Amino acid sequence: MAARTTIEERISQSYAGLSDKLQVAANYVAEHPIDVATRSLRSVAATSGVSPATFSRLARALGYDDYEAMREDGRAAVGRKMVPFSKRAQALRAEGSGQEGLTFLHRQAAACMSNIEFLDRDISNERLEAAVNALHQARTVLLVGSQGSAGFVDYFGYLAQWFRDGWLVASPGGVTLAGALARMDHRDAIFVLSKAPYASRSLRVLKAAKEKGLVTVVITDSHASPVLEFADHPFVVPTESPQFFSSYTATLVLIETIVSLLLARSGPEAEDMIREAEHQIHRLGETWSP
Amino acid sequence: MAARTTIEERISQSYAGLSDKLQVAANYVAEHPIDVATRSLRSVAATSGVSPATFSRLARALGYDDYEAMREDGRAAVGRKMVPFSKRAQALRAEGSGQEGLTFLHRQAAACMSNIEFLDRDISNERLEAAVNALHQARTVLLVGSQGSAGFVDYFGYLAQWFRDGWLVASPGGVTLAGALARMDHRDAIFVLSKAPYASRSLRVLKAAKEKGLVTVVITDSHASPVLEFADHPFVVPTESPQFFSSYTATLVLIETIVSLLLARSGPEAEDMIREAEHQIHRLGETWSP
DNA sequence: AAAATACTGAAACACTCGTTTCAAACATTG
DNA sequence: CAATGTTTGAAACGAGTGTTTCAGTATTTT
Repeated sequence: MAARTTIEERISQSYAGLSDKLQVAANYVAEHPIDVATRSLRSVAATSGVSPATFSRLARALGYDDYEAMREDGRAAVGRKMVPFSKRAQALRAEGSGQEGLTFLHRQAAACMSNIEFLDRDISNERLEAAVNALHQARTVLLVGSQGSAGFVDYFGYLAQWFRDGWLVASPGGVTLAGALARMDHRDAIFVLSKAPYASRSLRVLKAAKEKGLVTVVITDSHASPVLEFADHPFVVPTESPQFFSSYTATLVLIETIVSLLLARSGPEAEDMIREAEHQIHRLGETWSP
Repeated sequence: MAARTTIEERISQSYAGLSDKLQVAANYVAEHPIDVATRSLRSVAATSGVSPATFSRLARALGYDDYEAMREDGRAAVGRKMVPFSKRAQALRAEGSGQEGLTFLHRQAAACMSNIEFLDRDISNERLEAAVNALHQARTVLLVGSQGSAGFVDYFGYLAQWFRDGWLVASPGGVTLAGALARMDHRDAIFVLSKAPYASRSLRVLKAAKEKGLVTVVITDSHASPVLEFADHPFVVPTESPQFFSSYTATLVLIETIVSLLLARSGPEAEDMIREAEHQIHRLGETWSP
């Protein structure tokens, strides 16, 4: 069987080599796949503002024999995409019993979605709000994560840095823990992300912080986790995975949600700040585009 | 907006009053809504074995002005069934901050699951296998990610380090890019994670790597991304989020899947290696065990 | 059983479709 | 700055579209 190629994939492959108008047309195709599968070339051309000829040429530029061949791919994609959620439940059940025909990606995806579903169900509104308030009101927040968790703590810090001062990431290359902790007290908070195998460093820092009266927010992966003992705001996150190493996906969802809640509390000017900053970076980045 | 009437509803209402052939045609329409929305009347007629005239009459019998009017309803139905979350997310983005907390988590969870689903559906197995093979066979692999992507690249490198030699993370605190790149050639590979706003550093490194003949594996967030031009193995990952900053969840699923595929290729001794290493960490006191 | 009525598909129709040609506008090169 | 090659949309073209007519068939009514 020939390899399946979606329109999106083909666009991605040849986008850089396309001319101006062909890129405009490709954008439209990528953003309105239903219209392409469904409407006539001429009406797509009319609503997108590009001439019919260009769309005809686009199909050829993407390696199709025909515009019709491209549309046929679109039809197939629509057919595939129309039965999503019933299939998901099916996949999750299949994973429980036997998992022969499923690909790695499929199994991983199913497991992650299941984790996210449990996360959404098991974490109460009050708990989440309380933790977010604690972080929001803290003068400074120390972010701690070792080994596999380090990258996610970095990401948390990266996001927070856009709209908050006083967040420190305690990474190997970052601030020294002892020094930072020495100047902190009950007005400050500490956020610890710790998963099995639990790094002793994180545990020691958390314990010290707790003894100094900091507010502690903790994400971990098990009810038996040693860090829970020192957590004012504990979150136990599901990490099931078909592989032997655990998945951080649900953790990431929780972190992203916490960030958006913090952002909501920071008011609209925080969003503006970020938009502006991103826009600036974007404009600089565009100068390197071919 | 006017009251919604789906084709299916209209068919069930007037089915009894339809003639033999019209019922056959109606059956086909009910069972193949995508074909109706997507293909021409004549081709639908041909594959269903009913004459074109009958379908024209069916539309009228169901109360439509036109066959085209019926098809328009079909298009709308397909559109509704295909984009369940992105539309909802869009709507939620507009509304102000009322009920926060749980709804935030719920929305984020929903969007992430949707993203993962799209990821699973849109990435073909062949493509994924090809990329994994490239990474597996490479002598060394350079991992590059800036800004928000840095943490995830770290995580990738952290996981790989357990069962592979020669993976370098090009982080600020890691190896210097120029130095690493100088000793690399076509036997090596580079992995770049780059999302909007695309860091110029990643683009420059990727371009240089491509020119030196390295195999390039790229994950990005849009078909218009400038990094795609230099990608031997490109992956465009959905990043929809109810918040204004994009979500890395689907990206993480893809990375974790790649790791597990690499692990599968490394054979069972790789898993043993990890178990042993973990055990060593325990004994060194770097971790705490219950 | 005959007449009236309803149903159906082949064929003809006007129209729209996707493609191709061509000349103008544009960018690139020497 | 001219020469060259690209890119683009308007227009022309034939193929294919949806509709309607019409004659033949089936069904119902008288």
